Amino acid sequence: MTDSSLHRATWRQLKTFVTVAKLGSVSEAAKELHITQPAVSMQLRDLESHCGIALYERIGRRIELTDAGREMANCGRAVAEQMRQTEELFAQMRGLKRGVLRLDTVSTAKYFAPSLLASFQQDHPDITIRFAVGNREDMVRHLSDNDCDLVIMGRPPNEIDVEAEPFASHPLVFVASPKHALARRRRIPLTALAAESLLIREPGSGTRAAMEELFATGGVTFNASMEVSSNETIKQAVLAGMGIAFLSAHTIASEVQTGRLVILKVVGMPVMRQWHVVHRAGKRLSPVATAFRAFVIERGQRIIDEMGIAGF
Amino acid sequence: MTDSSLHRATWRQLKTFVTVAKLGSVSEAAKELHITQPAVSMQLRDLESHCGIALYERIGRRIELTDAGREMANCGRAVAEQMRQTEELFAQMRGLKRGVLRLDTVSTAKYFAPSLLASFQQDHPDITIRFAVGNREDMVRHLSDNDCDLVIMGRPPNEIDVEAEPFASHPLVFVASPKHALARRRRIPLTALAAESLLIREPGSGTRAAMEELFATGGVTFNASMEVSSNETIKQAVLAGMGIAFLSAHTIASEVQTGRLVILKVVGMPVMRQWHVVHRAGKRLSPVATAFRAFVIERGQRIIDEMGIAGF
DNA sequence: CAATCACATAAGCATAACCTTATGATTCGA
DNA sequence: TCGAATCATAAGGTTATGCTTATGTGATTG
Repeated sequence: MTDSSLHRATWRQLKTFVTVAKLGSVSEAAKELHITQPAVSMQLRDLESHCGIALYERIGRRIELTDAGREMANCGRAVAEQMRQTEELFAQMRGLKRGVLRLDTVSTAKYFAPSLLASFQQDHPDITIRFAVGNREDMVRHLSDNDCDLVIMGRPPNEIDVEAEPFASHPLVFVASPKHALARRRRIPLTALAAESLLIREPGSGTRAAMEELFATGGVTFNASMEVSSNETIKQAVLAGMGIAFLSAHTIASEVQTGRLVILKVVGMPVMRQWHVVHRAGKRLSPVATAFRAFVIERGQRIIDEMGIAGF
Repeated sequence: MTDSSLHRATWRQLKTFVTVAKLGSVSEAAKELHITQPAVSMQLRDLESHCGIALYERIGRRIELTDAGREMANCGRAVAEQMRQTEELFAQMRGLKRGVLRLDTVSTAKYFAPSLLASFQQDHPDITIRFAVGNREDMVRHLSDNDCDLVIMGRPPNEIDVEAEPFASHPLVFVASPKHALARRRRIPLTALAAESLLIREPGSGTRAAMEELFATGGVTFNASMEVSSNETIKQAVLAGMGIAFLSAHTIASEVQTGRLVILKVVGMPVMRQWHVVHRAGKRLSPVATAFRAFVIERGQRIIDEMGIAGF
């Protein structure tokens, strides 16, 4: 008895012991394990020395377990089963037969992200998906706190170190009610919008940033009549004739198709931005996340196109 | 990824990983494990290399588990718990707080063996006892087949290699019905029995062997009227007046006390033999068996005496 | 009783596991 | 932005684990 405590026992010793228990023979266990017979004998001796109690005896020319030995064998089998299960789980995760994808998107993307997820899940029906929507600030925090695997957003954050890959074009347009004075005009110059009531997103919104950049480049000052933190609310306001708005074309598909909203034919429209799939720099993506990222990069554009949004 | 298979993972690696999972920190785990921080980092790296899937990531200056990592930690905890339970079981076995004693006795001993067991079990109430009775031949087979831990018998077998320790004297006497002609006589010579009808045990019985030895030594030929394989049956026959018998005094206590049987006052009686506690040579006795053997050797005689059998 | 079978032991060696110290790279708070 | 905190990596060395071959011991069997 070198040290009577199972802490120092080896997993190998356990497995060898279980094999011997199964076959009732050292020699046969040796054959099954592809090692020599003395190697097995030593494993037995070493394991027993860690147990502080006899595990087996020689009866004639065979091996028989003591009560303690049977307990040890049970324990070994339980451990082996536990490891086997975990290993299988890993294999499933690697093979995308199991796993969780935590995807976050900015609210603007919520109109097409479900289509991406649905298509992905058709290829990998066993994957669990956790999908959340938030504003840009939420995305940054979630990325930084590791609360999600991937984020879909327009403008990658520069506050933190991320890897961002563009995967689809993102048209932004001015919209108005069909009754609006500009609704039927063509070739509207940007300057013409200076006089209009503009419903805009809050600062920090990607859409807001794109709009500001647009006006700044054009040297035009805009007239913010109302600042709203939700695309949906802005749409309602525009429908109610409260003014015009600068929105992602991807968010107004149905309203345009039904004629309740009109895309203004402003010169230089649509402003083309890119959708990005983003994750923390250095993050070790899970197999599922890796697969989804590749899927989005490869097929995202096409899937969005097939939704037939606003003809862009 | 050196080899993507949990088979090569180490138990130490698992335990380290579980500790890190618990504390969420490599450094703190290192402190708890009384090793340096790099040692822990290496354990993590090595374990992961055996898993073929990321188990953890660095988030800022801390460690966070992936889904797979959580599974690994669960597995590790389950294994640790399994080992802990088994270890505790061993401790209980060593401390006689648990265990099984398999005791066999020859049928002659069944009159006092229960007293030994009862007394032993008072000292060790958590021990399970498996008690079986058989003839001498059975004992030999059970010893040889490892079907029992200890045997209580009069004459240790010489067919197989055993360790036998005497622990109590074993008086053998001639008995008869009170109505028998010899019942009231004193100083009966052995030769006087040659004419009597003798009810005897089967060959192979220890009692039979002792009797044969007795007559052989005395140069007397006996007259076997009936050969019976059970003490109980012999007693019934004697009670019925069918003859006299040579029996262990330990088997006739109550009949003598109630006067239904009489011990014949034959010269040289009682023949004194020894009870032995026997086990296979080289057998690795369990803690329980070791304890019972010591108990019997130390206190067996006294316990039998206290049963007040036939005054011997 | 010798041959055979099966497990134990011994000696020697390869290497995998594991630890330490030193140092590099990030992150984060003052 | 500097320094403290934290994890990773590298280098180097010790230990123990585990294997093999050779041999010993005991049990079984023809």
